Amino acid sequence: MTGVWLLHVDLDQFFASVEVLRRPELRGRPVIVGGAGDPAQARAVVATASREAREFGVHSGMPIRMAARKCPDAVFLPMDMPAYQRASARVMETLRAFPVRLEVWGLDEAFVGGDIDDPQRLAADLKAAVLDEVGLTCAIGIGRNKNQAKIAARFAKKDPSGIATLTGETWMPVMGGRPVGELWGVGPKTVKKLEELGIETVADLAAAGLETLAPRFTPRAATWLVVIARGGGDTEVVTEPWVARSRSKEVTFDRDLTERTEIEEQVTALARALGAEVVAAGRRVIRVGVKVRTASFFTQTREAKLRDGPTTDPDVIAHAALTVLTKFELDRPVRLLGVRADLLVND
DNA sequence: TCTGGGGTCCTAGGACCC
DNA sequence: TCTGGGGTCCTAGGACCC
Repeated sequence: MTGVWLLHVDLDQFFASVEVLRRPELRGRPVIVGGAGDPAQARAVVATASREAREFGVHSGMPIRMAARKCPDAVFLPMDMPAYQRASARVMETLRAFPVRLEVWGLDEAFVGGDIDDPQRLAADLKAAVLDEVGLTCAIGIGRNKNQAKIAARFAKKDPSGIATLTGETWMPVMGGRPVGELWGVGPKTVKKLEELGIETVADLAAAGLETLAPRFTPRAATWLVVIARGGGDTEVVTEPWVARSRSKEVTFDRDLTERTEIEEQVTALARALGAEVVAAGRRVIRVGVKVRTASFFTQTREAKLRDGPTTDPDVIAHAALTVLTKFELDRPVRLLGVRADLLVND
């Protein structure tokens, strides 16, 4: 089984694990990271729950207050992104020391690829190195492409070894009978549309002709769906660092905003903070967008290209955000405000 | 217990130009 | 006066992921 393999490395309960790492007294306890770290905080959700907290039914995306009811004895902690970034960098450095190609895929994930003789052995070595050098555990999925590796990593999470493999030979026996929603990139909306076409399982989708999918999907989307259902996927490992296309800041307020001046102040503050980060990252802004979510959860975005070209000036960004803000009615209580900057790529 | 924050990519319609 | 297509840019929203 030698040849080109892809491994998907997925760190376990990343934020919670990093917290435990620097506070060993938390080991073995349910740890819940999210929001301000206050179990009574409204309008905040769980970012990561430790394995112990998950046993109480707590999971990512759950409102913090519900988590607090399910697991009142948990340790609640606020997010500390700089700490997670540092831990992530150490993990990636550890992986990069192996003779493989590495594609960093977010803070807690990476693809490893190359001409690999024994992928299971490599996976075990990678896991051991990450544990020895950083103190974190991970699951590793092995496949012939990113799709297979990514899905295999899910099985790896449930396996005591923390390693699982999917290939062209095992894909359909393993995945064929499973619901299409288990595919990577197929969410609830797509599941519904496929159901309307009588397609429920991965095998159904793999066998579907493009003409079957045509009523609900563009040719491009249909083609891609069939490819992933058959276990196909991208094999390219991009080692160059990712260049962000955009950067944004948004905040959900504890209490809704009703005063226009208050809304303008908040948008200005978000835009300036965002501008400072963008400049610190050495990037230039070409477009500014604003997001408004009302108390009823109705969400709209408005945006505008900067007429005078790319900028690094926080004043220009803030002014642009306020101009975009005038495109909104703002006649309802505002729950969330966000500002997004699209960045000049290739500069 | 109402539903976070930070991203990416795709699509579709209208404007505008040739 | 009416009528083509094609191409690109811009904007808004949808869908998905972690």
